[in-house]
Amino acid sequence: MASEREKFQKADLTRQKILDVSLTLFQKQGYERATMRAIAQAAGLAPGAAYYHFETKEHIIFDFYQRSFNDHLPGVEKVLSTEKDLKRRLAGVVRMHMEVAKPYHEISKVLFQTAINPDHPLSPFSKESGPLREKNIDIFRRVVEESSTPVPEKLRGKLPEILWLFKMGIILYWIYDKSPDQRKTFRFIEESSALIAKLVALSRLPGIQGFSERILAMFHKYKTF
Amino acid sequence: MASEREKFQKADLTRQKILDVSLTLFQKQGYERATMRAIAQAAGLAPGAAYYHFETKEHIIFDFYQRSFNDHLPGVEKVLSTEKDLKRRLAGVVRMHMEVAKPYHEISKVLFQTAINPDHPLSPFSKESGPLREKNIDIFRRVVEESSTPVPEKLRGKLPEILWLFKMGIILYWIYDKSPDQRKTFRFIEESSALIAKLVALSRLPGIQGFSERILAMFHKYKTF
DNA sequence: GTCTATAACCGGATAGAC
DNA sequence: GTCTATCCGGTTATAGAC
Repeated sequence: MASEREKFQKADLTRQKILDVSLTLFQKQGYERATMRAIAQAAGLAPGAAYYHFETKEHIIFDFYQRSFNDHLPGVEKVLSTEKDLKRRLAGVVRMHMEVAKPYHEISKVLFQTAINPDHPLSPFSKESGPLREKNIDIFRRVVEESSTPVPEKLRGKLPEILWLFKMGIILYWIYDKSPDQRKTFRFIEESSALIAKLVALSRLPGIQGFSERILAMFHKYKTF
Repeated sequence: MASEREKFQKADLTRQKILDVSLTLFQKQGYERATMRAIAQAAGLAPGAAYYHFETKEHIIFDFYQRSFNDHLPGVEKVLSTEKDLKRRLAGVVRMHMEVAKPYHEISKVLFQTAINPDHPLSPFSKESGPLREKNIDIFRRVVEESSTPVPEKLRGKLPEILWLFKMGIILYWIYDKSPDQRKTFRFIEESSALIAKLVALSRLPGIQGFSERILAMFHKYKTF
């Protein structure tokens, strides 16, 4: 049993090692120029052995993605426990994710090249991504439910999914953001979150209610996840 | 001179031939399984020769993209000359593009894998794509300017760019659309165009004007093209 | 059952002759 | 403009060590 545990640990350590050297090589040379042969060698492995731990080169990147999700959870908890205002809760959780993802900004461009293909398992809308997507949506469920901002009953159910889609949009913007340290993205998160919170608050007004429900109906009708 | 013209024509014909067999092979086997060797052979060429005509395999797809833009222009002219209502003009020109792009739906997934990378010349936001992007925005300029729907002065200038971005969003949706013949996308175009036209019309109302200007300012501040 | 090494395959891309 | 030969890097098959 002890040996099993040791072996398990060893595989885990090797995996970690590959991840570490990959990140270094990707950041030093870019994704394409960092060959699997070089990664394996830097990790002290034969090329083929690396494939025992990662199905494909792209799967290495996917691990960064999951890692960044896990890494941002403590920040999320902090935001959700201290902020009550919808705008601040929304902006807070989204900002938190972008902050931990900073080291992966360059690499993310490549990840998204893969993820944008709807047929690929790594697509955020794919079946395989379902569990991670649900965990993400759950965060927005908490953003909405425990918020001090009153949310109209009709909006309550769908809002978390809409906010998740909003975050997907932010990530897309972030990918394209060429400003230093992606500062534009962070300002954009603040302003657009404020706008969304305001729209949510106003959605009950008689003149606007019709629109609100129309958009909600469209969202339900055309969403593909 | 005659021989030069002949050679020009020959190159042109060869290029066309490659394009034709590629489309067939892509549709029959998918992009990845259609190897350059197979494409070259089907076109009656050696593998290396194909690379004289196309820089990379992906560049073959880019030609479909440009072709679909050119192919949809007649339809655009028709829409712009017959429709006056903003909703119908907007929905019309967008629908037209999606209709001519139908044969390329599968292939487009691969094209977008490349185009989504902001550093890639094929990205719709890149410098290299500038001319094609401008041509596209010009279409929306005409959609707005000759429309019977009154457009507030403050909105007039930026609206074409906003509508172009709207079309980018539709294309993204289209890529993910798994419904038969992408029917969902076409319905979505109608409904969202109607919504946009309504919002434009309402944007002058005192209560809404503030929001309208706020969104406009955000667009100007955060747009990256 | 867990892990690693060697050798080979495959397909995109290039060099250089004609 | 086209060919042949070759490179290069992701990936796989296989065998076997621990």
